[in-house]
Amino acid sequence: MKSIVNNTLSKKDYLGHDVVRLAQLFLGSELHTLSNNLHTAGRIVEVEAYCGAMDRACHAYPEKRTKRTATMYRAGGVAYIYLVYGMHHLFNIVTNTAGRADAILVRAIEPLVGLDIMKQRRNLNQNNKLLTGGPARLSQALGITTRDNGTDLTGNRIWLTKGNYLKPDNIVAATRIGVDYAGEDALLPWRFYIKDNIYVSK
DNA sequence: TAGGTGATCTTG
DNA sequence: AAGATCACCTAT
Repeated sequence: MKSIVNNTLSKKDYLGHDVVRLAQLFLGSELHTLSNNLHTAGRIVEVEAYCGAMDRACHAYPEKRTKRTATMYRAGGVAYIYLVYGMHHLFNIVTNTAGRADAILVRAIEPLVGLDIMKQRRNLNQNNKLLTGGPARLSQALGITTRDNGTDLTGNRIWLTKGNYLKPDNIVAATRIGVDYAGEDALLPWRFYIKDNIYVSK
């Protein structure tokens, strides 16, 4: 747990003006939740960067302020969670200083803690990529919903811990999934994943 | 490959 | 006020 391991990320670890670079640093980190007093966690293996100022794929482009995007404009270190297709809860890490809307979508984790709880929440009896490979799947496995939108990631409900250093050779850059509406920005290589990890979506 | 599902944003 | 859209998943 957090208090024992004592390598929980602090506010400064979430802050940066280059969300594309930051996204890669979160690969290998552990994402933990405590939901209904149940502890679950997984290692982040796939992420995507979104930038409100210059990226058509971002909900907050071009610096658009709506009720939904308000969370992204907060100072880094909070969760941005939204519902898509009427049923899927997607978890993002807000990363810039207040007033700049950047976020990192976590697309896949490798299960580490609370496997039985995750299986139960996902209604599965196998540990394979269907358990936590995919942004909506991992949210469901970790018990994350839009209720948690705005949650402080240095608290004790959702938190991250440092990962081991990853060699650049083990990080793959690719185009983001499901952002065809973004025109040319859909071609940006802002999706990153750990090479050969079986939980990576797609 | 098609259909489900409802919040969000635009008037497409 | 209504309609289009959607950072996806599951079962055919």
